[in-house]
Amino acid sequence: MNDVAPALGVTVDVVAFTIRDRTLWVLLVERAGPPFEGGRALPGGFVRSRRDHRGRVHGEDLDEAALRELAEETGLRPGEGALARVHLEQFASYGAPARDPRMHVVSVAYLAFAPDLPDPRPGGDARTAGWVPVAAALDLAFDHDMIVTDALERIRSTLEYTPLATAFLGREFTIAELRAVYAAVWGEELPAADFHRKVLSVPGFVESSGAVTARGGARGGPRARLYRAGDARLLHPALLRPGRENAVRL
Amino acid sequence: MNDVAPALGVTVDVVAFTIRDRTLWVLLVERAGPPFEGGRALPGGFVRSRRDHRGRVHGEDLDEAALRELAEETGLRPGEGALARVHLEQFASYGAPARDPRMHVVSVAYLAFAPDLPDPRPGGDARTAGWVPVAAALDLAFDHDMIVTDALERIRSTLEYTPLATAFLGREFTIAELRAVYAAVWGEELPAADFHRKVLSVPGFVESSGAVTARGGARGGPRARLYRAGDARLLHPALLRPGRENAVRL
DNA sequence: TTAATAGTGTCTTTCAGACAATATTAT
DNA sequence: ATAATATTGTCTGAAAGACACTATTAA
Repeated sequence: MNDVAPALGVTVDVVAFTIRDRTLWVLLVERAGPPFEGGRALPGGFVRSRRDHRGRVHGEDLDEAALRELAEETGLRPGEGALARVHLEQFASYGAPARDPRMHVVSVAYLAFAPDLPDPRPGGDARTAGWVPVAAALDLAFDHDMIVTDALERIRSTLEYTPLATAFLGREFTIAELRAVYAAVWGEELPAADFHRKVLSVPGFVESSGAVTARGGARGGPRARLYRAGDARLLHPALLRPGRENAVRL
Repeated sequence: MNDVAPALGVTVDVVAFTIRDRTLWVLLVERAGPPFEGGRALPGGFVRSRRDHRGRVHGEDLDEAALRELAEETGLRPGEGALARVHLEQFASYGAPARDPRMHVVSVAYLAFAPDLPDPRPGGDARTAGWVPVAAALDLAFDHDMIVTDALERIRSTLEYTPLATAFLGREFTIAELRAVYAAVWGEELPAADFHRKVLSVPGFVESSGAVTARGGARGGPRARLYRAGDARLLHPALLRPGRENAVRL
């Protein structure tokens, strides 16, 4: 092993998704300083670490850093209110030597699944942050276009195998609301009848709360039953995206 | 963003798996210096990066660093011979502040799927390296026990959804050899008849080479047909581990 | 000849997907 | 009343898993 450690930078970047108007939005910030000043980027920053006068390391773990960055940008406090319900998950690291013009920086990227959070407070940070539809999240700073693309593929796959779609919803939700999450993330409508039966047949995906919605749909229809997230960590059987046969070959 | 970059170390660690004697082995090195001197650890080391006299960054990407480390430890050259057939894949990063007693080090961990490589040449590096059955890969330095555990779960899952089991085999292989890979990684035997039909029914998993083995099995049996890896990147439908229903709940 | 192994046949159950049908509600 | 929506019913075909069966080969 080469025991000399070059001074590299380590950042965390968070790809925070939420759902508004039946589509997927991502949280972006406007950069206040160089490089890419004025450009849009993912919320993120350097992992904090320092030594005290005895030489002992005081630093944060990667998960902590990601949660801190998300809290800073949204103006919410970690573990409080809506942020307490956000699911954070590391998904990849990026370390191309030229990805940051200042120095060699390795970025650890996180996915965040957020219920509809409030718009970030404008004066909360030097940078302004805001939610943007994923289709409009282009021409980002650094290699963040690639990170968003990878994150999108990851979240689409995650919804197939885990019950984390519920992390986009409130504590109680209807099957139709859950279906809307899948439709927004996968970018296609799903057959309502089959989705309904499928969700209820997967053990631990959702559990009934016994209640129903106060009103029917905006344009009519019966009042729907309400459910809560169940205790499953994985969906078995999985809820696979339709028509993926063509994505399989080289 | 906090624009000051603390000096953190960045390493890559490689969890290289191979199959011998129908079980899974992992490549470990013996540490030549502190910390954990004399202890066993995953092959790995600091990502290289330096600035020239103009201040330009010359560094390696994470994938490059992982391949370099693996080549150094095995004594093979990257892109040459058996190493050219190794599949390398990033799977997680670890950054607990105290995971390395010297300083705050973030490690990017890679999986390697290797055909049966030769034993590392003894004098190739300051450290001695060797293959160890995964069940015996305990009490490793740093947080490498956790990394191996995570890698094991990842490779088990990867075999469900990708054709990468073929990366453990030579260019041509029999269905029974492929089944032995699955059995070694999943730690359980699979029904031969169903596995056979299943593999052949997944488009692009394997393609026939037309040939058969020179001899039948050691204790009798017909000569088996030979196959090569196909062009699929994903298995559709997937080849799921049996009896996972109980792993689903909290 | 015997035992082991490759490969095929067949049956049952589960699951995915298409689509019809019914019930409830907003307008 | 009408249209929209939640939920249930039914059918078809794919896929998983159990297990019997045949053919081929080493010893």
